[in-house]
Amino acid sequence: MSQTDLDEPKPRLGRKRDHTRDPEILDAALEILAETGYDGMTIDMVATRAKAGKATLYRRWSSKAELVLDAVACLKAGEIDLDALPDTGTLRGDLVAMIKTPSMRDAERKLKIMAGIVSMIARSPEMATAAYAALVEPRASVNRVLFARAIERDEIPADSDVERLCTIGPAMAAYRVLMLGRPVDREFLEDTIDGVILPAAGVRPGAE
Amino acid sequence: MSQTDLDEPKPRLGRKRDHTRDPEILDAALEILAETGYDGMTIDMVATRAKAGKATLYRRWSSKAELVLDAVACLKAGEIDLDALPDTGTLRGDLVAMIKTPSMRDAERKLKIMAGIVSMIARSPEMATAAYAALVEPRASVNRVLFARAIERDEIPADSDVERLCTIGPAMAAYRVLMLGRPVDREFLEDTIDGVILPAAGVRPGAE
DNA sequence: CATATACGGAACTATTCAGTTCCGGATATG
DNA sequence: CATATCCGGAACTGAATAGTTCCGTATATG
Repeated sequence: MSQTDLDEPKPRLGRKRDHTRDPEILDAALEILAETGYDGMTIDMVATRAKAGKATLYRRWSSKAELVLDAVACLKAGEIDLDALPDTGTLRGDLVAMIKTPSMRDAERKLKIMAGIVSMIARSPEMATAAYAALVEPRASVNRVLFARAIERDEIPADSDVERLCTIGPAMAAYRVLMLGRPVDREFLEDTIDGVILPAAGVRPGAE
Repeated sequence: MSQTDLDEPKPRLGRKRDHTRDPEILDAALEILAETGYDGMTIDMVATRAKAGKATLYRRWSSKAELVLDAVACLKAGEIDLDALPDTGTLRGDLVAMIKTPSMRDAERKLKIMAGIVSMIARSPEMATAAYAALVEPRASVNRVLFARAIERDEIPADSDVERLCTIGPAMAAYRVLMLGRPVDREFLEDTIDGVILPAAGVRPGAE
């Protein structure tokens, strides 16, 4: 979705290309979204932050809603290669390795973006779909791989409810940021792994 | 906060009382909040829903923000008596008994109200405080009592991180409703108790 | 029955902001 | 150097809505 559309056989004369500013604009939109939420955000704010004109935004997106939808959808772009995940040999090792990953690093930002659009999700199915695909599903699929490996390794029971296990981490992190207003730091994440996720997975406390 | 202020020594002549309509209005505000979120909600909507005039609302609250703040704060009113919680003799029994409680019944409504104000929480410390006091803390304190009993009973280790255990249930429920858009039904709650909370608390699976 | 009081409802004002239009300037192409 | 194309910016329009004012009515009190 979005980005410099590479159709148009011959852009003959003129300036550089089409819509070169898209990334900056979408990024500005995400920043404002995280800071003030969907309703608090104005098109002027986004334009100013991206050092663009409001007209430029409307040349590319037909409405505020579409801009935000596109911005959220583009978060999915930097998706993780599921085949290149850390493989340490233990479930705990894999989970701990994940929290040092850059995609985890900006977890807090993503959660704030989520906070900015939750109220919209109930009203707009498109937004619900986009948010799910960009913010919820990628995280779950990473975890799915990790737990699947642990099952192959006989580290956890083969009949584990992987879907449930996958949601524990995201749920605890989201609650921490959105409801408690506390940071998702390394200590919290490790405590959650050792104190909640691994016990729920059936890994014995001492069994490293 | 709010409700019929009972000062004024002698309301001599006139109608019945002061601000009799407060409860209906606050309730209407909460309904609209849950349905459309803070920004989607208009004062006219609330007035209409409560069959009141807009002027009546502004006679009592000086702004939309104060009305919502008061409405959220009043949720705390129907707080639970911590000494009258179900006491079944086991942690699992207590937790399961809690999900049949009326205060748990409207958990989903409360979560939707929360969704309606999350984006505000970041912008307004007052709202953050009110939401915490009305929606987060009451639930946590119920759980605290249950886990404290389990420790007294030697059912779970005395050095358990009760604060962490208290947040698991609310976190899983919030994620379920707000992010996944799925219902918090009895099955989900029981699965969460058996599959996440009890293992995290260190209760052995079979040990009923 | 008389009256002070609060309420419901409608009409009004002011502001904010989504979306539009227009123009001067930058820039790559030929 | 000429020109087609896109961009930034500012000015504008229109709709929605927060907040205000006013009035007719219902009602409890005396």
